[in-house]
Amino acid sequence: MAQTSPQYRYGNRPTMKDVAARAGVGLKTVSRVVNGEPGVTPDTERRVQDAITALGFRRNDSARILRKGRTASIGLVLEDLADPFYAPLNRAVEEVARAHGALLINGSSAEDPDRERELALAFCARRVDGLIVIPAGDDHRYLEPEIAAGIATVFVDRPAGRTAADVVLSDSFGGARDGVAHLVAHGHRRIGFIGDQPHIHTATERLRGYRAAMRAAGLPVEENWVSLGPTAPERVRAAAEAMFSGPRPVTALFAGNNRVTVTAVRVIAAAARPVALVGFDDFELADLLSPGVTVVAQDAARLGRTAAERLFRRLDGVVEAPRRVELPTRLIVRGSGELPPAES
Amino acid sequence: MAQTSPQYRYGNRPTMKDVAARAGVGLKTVSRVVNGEPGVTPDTERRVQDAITALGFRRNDSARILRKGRTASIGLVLEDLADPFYAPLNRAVEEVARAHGALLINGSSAEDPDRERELALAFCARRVDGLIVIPAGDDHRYLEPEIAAGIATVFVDRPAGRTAADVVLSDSFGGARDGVAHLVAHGHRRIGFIGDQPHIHTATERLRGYRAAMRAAGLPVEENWVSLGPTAPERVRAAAEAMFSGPRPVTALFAGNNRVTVTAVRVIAAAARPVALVGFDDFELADLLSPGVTVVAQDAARLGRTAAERLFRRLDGVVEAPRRVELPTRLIVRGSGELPPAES
DNA sequence: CTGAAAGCGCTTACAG
DNA sequence: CTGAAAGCGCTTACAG
Repeated sequence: MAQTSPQYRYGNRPTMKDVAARAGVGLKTVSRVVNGEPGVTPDTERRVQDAITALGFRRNDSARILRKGRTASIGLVLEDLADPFYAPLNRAVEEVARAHGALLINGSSAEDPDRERELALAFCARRVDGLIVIPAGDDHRYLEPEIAAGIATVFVDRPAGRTAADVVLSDSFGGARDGVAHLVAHGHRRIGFIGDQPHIHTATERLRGYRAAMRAAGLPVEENWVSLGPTAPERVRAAAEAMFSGPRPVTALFAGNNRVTVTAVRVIAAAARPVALVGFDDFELADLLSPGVTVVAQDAARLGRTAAERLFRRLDGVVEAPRRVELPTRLIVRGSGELPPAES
Repeated sequence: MAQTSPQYRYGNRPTMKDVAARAGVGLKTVSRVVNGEPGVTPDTERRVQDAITALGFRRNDSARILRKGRTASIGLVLEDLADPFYAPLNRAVEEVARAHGALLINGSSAEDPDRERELALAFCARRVDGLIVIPAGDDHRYLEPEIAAGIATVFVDRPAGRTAADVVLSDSFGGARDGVAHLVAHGHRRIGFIGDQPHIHTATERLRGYRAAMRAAGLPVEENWVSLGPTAPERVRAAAEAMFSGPRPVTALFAGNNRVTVTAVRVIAAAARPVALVGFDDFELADLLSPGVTVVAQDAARLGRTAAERLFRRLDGVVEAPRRVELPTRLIVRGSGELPPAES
């Protein structure tokens, strides 16, 4: 059945013109049949359908789009398509897009502002109707001409930089504050914080929540109890080991995100003394570890759904000022965050 | 800075014509500048650039594509954008596409053949240059006209149905056989198998591998030791509990995929007797559970990379017969698969 | 009920 | 070095 031949390649696909010629009708009649518009005799319609089947015609939506204006597609720039945290967000955006008859173009910024920009503008050049961006950079003025030209844009998970726009976030500050307060409530006074790089908004918000909880409890924060930086395992491991040793080791750790938590679990498992742990972000199997890992959970799917719904509201013509939506987090108690402070 | 006004929306974006008018040059000159073609005076070029900036012009790639033929985009139909197993595959495909200057459109079939078809054909209507499909259905003849018309197509993770096409797979049969043989080598004689639904190719291949290993060891397979079906936790739980009880309970279990493994771990943790476990597919934190979970690992990223590279080879004009590539799996020993049979 | 003409925003092929 | 005309494959607006 492999009827592929080099000369019958892209470019000589049958067009409506070909169908019209074969069916012996006008171009517009073919268009009517293809689009299910009324006003075509059953007999004419059949002739056109036959020609379509015989030729293997499929409407070129790119051409259609050029004429119609709307592309029925949206672009999603996320950090990493392979990151399990963003996967449900990705899927949620897809589902909303699908419900609105739109296709999804997506790509990974790899936490590189230039790559984020490149992707977002490539999507704009394809004239996506809307754009959802998980910011890597902190200056999004480059999107202002696009937004002004009508490409609806929503930022998610992190705020937009230097521009007014819709934003959907989790309450990083409140979540971290509550998580740290939980450790304090279980008797800890020396609590460490390991988070992502300081230029990432969620990292500094969570750190702010940590400091707020410590302050509220009247606890000091020693300099070496806080470490922000890349979430590569080596870096996190070194930071954790430093906090767990020395004259005044921490008895508990707050992990600023998923990747930090996972490495923290490994380091704690190998540590001389037990260390209590609360992590930001839930992850699969957190309940199966021993002890189960207590986490501050965000709802990534809801983040995606909310952002996409906001986007389509704009596409449906709702005009209102940019809004900032903050979704609550949830503390899930599983054991690691309820360990008492170890004797030092 | 929110200069968005309802009348200045999509449709009245500046075009090359507008730029040409403002710069006082011809259309083609603008095209030359935008595309970096030679033969433009520095002075003319500057005038055009100024007009572009002033107007906020961005080339409409949809129009460009219509004229040029190639869209520089590929479509990926996978099962679920939120599935952690496919996330690295997704990312790997993206990276290869990016290296070739192509954008990625993707979507989830949700294991529904109709939805797979709908997505794949929608991508074809957008005239993607190529298509990568993780099949949900088992009849892909619907793609033959598209393939014949020049849309390069590669199937990955599962074979195409009823049509000749490029396919990239993991060695499900061999992997399962080796995993079960590993359990046999550790003294097990009563081994259960829980897998995905029987219409899914990888599920039956893995079952075939299980049977082959049992046969090679001269071991019988009792009827209730095998269970194929949806991987929903309730179903897997019921199947596992049935195998773990009764007069001749299994002492070991082979889990046909990720989702089955995770549920199996939970059921085993709560079981009266220890049950050895080997799972198909690796997963994060498998080594942190106690015991660590021994798995047959596939390289999902390599699966995606291989498929995408094959696709772009075709797009680069290489003409050859459809090929089936089978990637090896790797047994990762972590503890759960080395438990001895429990006394019954 | 049907179709010819114009146009969406670009690029191609050609002429000056 | 520069640009006018034709065309990519559709849809829109209009006429018969």
